[in-house]
Amino acid sequence: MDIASKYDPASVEDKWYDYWLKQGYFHSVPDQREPYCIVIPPPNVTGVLHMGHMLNNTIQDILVRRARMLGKNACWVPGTDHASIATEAKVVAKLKETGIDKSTLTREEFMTHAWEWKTKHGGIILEQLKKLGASCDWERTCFTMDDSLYNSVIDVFVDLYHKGLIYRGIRMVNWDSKALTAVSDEEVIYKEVHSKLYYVRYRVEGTDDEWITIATTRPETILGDTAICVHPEDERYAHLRGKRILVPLIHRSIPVIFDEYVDRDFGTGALKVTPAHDINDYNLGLKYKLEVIDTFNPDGTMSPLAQLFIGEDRFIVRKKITKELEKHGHLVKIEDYTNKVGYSERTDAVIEPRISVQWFMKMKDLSKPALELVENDTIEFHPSKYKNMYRHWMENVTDWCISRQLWWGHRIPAYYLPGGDFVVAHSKEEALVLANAKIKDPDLKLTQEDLRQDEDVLDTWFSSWLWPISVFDGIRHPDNPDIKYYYPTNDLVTAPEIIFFWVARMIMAGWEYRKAIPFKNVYFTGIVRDRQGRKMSKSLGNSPEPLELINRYGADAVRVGMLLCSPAGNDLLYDDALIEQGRNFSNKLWNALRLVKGWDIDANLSQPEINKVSIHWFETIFNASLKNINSLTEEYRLSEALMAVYKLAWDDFCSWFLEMIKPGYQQPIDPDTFESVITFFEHLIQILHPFMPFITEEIWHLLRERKTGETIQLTAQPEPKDFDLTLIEKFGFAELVIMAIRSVRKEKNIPQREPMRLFIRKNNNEVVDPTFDGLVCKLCNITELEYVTESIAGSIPFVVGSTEFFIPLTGKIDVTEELRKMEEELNYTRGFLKKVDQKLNNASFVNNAPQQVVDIERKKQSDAISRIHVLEEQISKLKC
RNA sequence: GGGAGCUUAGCUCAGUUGGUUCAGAGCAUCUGCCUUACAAGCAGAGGGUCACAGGUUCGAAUCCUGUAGCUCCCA
Repeated sequence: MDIASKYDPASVEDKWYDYWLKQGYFHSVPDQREPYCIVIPPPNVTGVLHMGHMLNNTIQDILVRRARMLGKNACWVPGTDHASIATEAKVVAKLKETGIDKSTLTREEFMTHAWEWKTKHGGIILEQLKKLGASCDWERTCFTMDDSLYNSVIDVFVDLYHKGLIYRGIRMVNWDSKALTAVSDEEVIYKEVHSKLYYVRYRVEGTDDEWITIATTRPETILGDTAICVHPEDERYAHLRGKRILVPLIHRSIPVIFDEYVDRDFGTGALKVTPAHDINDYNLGLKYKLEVIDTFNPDGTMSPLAQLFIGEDRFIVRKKITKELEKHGHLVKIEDYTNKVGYSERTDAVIEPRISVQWFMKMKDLSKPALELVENDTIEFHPSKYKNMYRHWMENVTDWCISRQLWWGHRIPAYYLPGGDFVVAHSKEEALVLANAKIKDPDLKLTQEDLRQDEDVLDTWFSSWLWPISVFDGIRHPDNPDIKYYYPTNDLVTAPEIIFFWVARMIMAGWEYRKAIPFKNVYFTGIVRDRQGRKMSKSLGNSPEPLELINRYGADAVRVGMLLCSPAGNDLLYDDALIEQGRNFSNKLWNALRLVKGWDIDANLSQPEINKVSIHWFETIFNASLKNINSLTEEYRLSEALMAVYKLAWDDFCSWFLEMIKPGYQQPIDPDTFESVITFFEHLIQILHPFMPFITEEIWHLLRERKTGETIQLTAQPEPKDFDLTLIEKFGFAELVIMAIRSVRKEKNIPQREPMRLFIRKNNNEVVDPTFDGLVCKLCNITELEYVTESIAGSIPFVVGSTEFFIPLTGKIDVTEELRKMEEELNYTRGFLKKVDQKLNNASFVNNAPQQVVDIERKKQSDAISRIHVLEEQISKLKC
């Protein structure tokens, strides 16, 4: 067989992915087998594949492929979410480019454009996942605004409303003045910024020159001030009781209020109160029944109520009003100040606290069971440290603002009656019935035209939280075969950043609608960062283009590289070197294939004894490794599992085993050995397949003749068999001998092709075990191996354990050098013995430590003593 | 300000209820080798006071207390 000397991933990967799709291996339908299911964390339709997706989806693919090879009915459901704010922003921007302003369009017209955009761009990311090798069931691809998923959201809204869990309320919300919508608390990112603290003095009403000075970071809100608040015990301001204050520039008269809320040590101890623009001030406003003056428009410009700077942006006004205050003698001083400012996660606009009417969901009752399910490990987090974070949030949960002032999304199914009253219903028809029942006036009959549906849509997470259920249409049809078979799903792989946005809420929805958990395990991946530990971001330009990486190194290499260095929950510091390591590994496997397939088989050859030993040894180490790999995988320690497979393949299989059984140059191999090698190779790539799907499929097909329709991914994973640990230990000794001989060759500059002789002298009545002697001879080119009872003069000696070895090398022995090495060895061993003796002479140790531990120390002691004897003897012989 | 977590080799990380030569792995580094599977390789080697200071214990990377530094979450 002619096999290319370098592995070319590009052609191999496309070929096999097409084949897999054509054969429909990824498609799953319910059957008798045990299900294994993962729902993808739906990427955003506006997104393109980034490094985080690569890591996240590699992990999911590993889990799914492994489950498939364990005989489970594996189903990985792909899909995307509609990303209300981000998508609407993209569509608005796109329309603007073509000269269309959103405000000139009707809702229906806008939605047509939005759907067009989604159709064109929404699937990009899923196509990219295919390049990575993702074995998703593409026939099940879902979108959060597909009819069934859309209607599930509406059903849930109506249901929760009727259960009293959803309400409409006036609240201070986080307002995104760029997206012109409210966002939830979770969508606000607080960043530390360098700002200024402005000290501004307000004149006391009825005086010419009596002032009170406040400190504020936001002078532009002064125009909305409706009180000044000081601490009731603050003597500096006690005289102001009952007085009124004039707001600078607009001379509004406002009261002085006294409340313990004020921090006397901050600023001047006097606080300006702007109920419309600060949550704490709003609460004070409620308490003291203050006037609420909203001085901002939704887009962050000043409203007519501000009286000044109307229509100008809040940040420009901040500068202008400062000058104005200064001009009128109100500005006392400006200090540098560092504070935290909230930014919109989506648009990065500075969040403006704003009073508005929104829809909210009560979280308290839903959060209780959801917390319990994680606390008692019904749902397991990997790593478990995220339980702390989860608990903290769940115990302090606040109501969820679920309305967004947008068009792209699930429109809130609330219908307003002419009087302002409203009903919540699945459809306008149903709403009409409810509305007419509500007005209770037999003479008044409303028509559909009288009803006006709420203009707003729901938070995107209000659809994502149903994802594990709605992808199987389990909200609308709770008893359908799919939901009954696949739900609860098994594993969820996601980022810790969305533990509250998404994970917690899916658990709530699962419990509310199915009385069952949505998934059994949550695997939290880390964040992919660059070498300096910075987050990958477009603006920094520090993120490699994933598809380019795949083109350059191959998807397998990228998968391996990313995974090797990312234990669950730890950030990954990306470096091209990681991917190179993956590529080098691919190449190693490829070359092992070339070696094996290059051998001629001679059917008449019988199997040499050393091959039998080698095969027995590899079988043993294989089973030991497999057991370890399986338990690591089951503990979700995937990077460690991969490292274990990597070492099994590279070190044990390639470096040791293949060298052990390799026939001489241009010599044929016996058929039994060959068969074993092929079988081992097969088993190896089966274990490796979930991590490296492409190259393993390619090698699998080249190892033996396969029929059309066959694939490695549907073969059963090898099962670990019992193994003989003592054989591994025995080989450990042989390994030390081999390494020692190699060192001798290296030091004495004796090339491998030059044969050597080896004499062995056992001490302390050690039993001779020749199991690996043949292999030692083969691997070290020893032509004569003999057990002796006396030292061999004129030879290089070395000691392993307390066994002496002699390599006769006339004329090449440097006695002083050999002596130096022996003495160094002797010193070390004496020091070691001293420590062990100390331990054993300590009565408390011997009395308190477990017998087993003491025995180990005794063994160490006697081994050291005999080794010292051997070394001393060798030294005295070398000296004479 | 409140809470959680982390600190082990140059880098990224393992280290299960304290106890085998327990101080580890991979990468990187260094030294030999173009030995017909593989230089994207082979064979070797060096490298750590386990953040610091105390304490408990026969015994501490591991448990306790404090200190310093870093990270994340919440306000």
